Amino acid sequence: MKLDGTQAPYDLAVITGPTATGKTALGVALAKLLDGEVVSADSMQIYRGMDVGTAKPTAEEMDGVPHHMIDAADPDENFSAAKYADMAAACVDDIRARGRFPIVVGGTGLYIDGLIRGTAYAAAPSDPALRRDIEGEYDRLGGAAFRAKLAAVDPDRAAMLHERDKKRLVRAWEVYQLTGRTITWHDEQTRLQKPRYAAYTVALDFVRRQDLYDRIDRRARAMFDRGLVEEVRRLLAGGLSPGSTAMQAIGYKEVAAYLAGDCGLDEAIDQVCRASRRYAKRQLTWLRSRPDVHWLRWEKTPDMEAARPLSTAITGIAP
RNA sequence: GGGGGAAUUCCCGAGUGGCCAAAGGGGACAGACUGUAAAUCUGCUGGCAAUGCCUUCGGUGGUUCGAAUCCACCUUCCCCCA
Repeated sequence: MKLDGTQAPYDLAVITGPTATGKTALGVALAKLLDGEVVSADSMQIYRGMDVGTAKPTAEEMDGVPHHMIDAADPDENFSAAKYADMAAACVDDIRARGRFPIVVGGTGLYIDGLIRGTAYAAAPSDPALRRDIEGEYDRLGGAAFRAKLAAVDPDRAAMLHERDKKRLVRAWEVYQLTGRTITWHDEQTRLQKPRYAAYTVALDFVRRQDLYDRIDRRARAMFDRGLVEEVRRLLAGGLSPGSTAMQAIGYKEVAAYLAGDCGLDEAIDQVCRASRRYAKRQLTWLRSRPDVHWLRWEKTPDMEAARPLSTAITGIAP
């Protein structure tokens, strides 16, 4: 069926959920029913050359459905949630302008949030030199004292951060230095505005946690059979820094450690499985706190027949 | 057959008479999250009607006011000599 974007009750659909729950397949199935296009919301599939370890959809899996925000950045690029939100919003707007329906598919909750809500990010990209200075100060002062310092200008933010949460404490101070406004102030700007898009959000999961974990383990192991080690070797040989954001990806950092001789292959495989399970757990925690999420829990395995009732729910029209 | 060593809470592993429901680590579970987010950070982990009570440190029985800690026997595992 053809869905005119201007008539639909929703601006777009979101298919999210923890890793290995069938988001990609369901996204494609839904796109076919709604004459849609997929906008990926995945912080690692965005990087070129990282295919096996990110379970990036193949041309076959995409099955003719256009996908955006995949291979949109180089692995050595300093990507961010703010950049994503800007770029993805442009994709969504373009898709809608062409009369097609955008389907956001991915597991990076923060990216999805930024896109849908139109987060008012501080107009202050991180400045590497300043960042280093602030980090140095955090280390010198110690977490408690640094947090106290932040509390003097942004008590709300300081109150919600643990003194050991260096990353957020440093960023909060950085935003204040760069913009003269607190990160709490920026938060409020976001809260005051209405969301950028009306989204119908579906979160995928399994009825039983163990089924999810079994699937994750199987998929992680399969990545090694498909050449994950070679892929990491290639990226590293191409000059990608082991400290880059891209190399923090699950599957990549563990294999990099193996290639550096820090652990055996079997150990690396186990680590990848475990890290993936924990990641899934964190994704679930994130999703559970979101309002307006329609959960779809698989009894045993993902079933693409689910796309049909879903498209009805989204359009209000039987397909 | 003889000699020596070990058995601890989900796992590894401290603990050698009271301060032990038992260090520490792992895992699991739970939470947070506004420009690194597949990242980062936090909490929790015997049970309960819970400022206390009950069950737990291979098993059984002792010693003692009191035992995971001492003794005896039993079971299993490991090492050495045959």
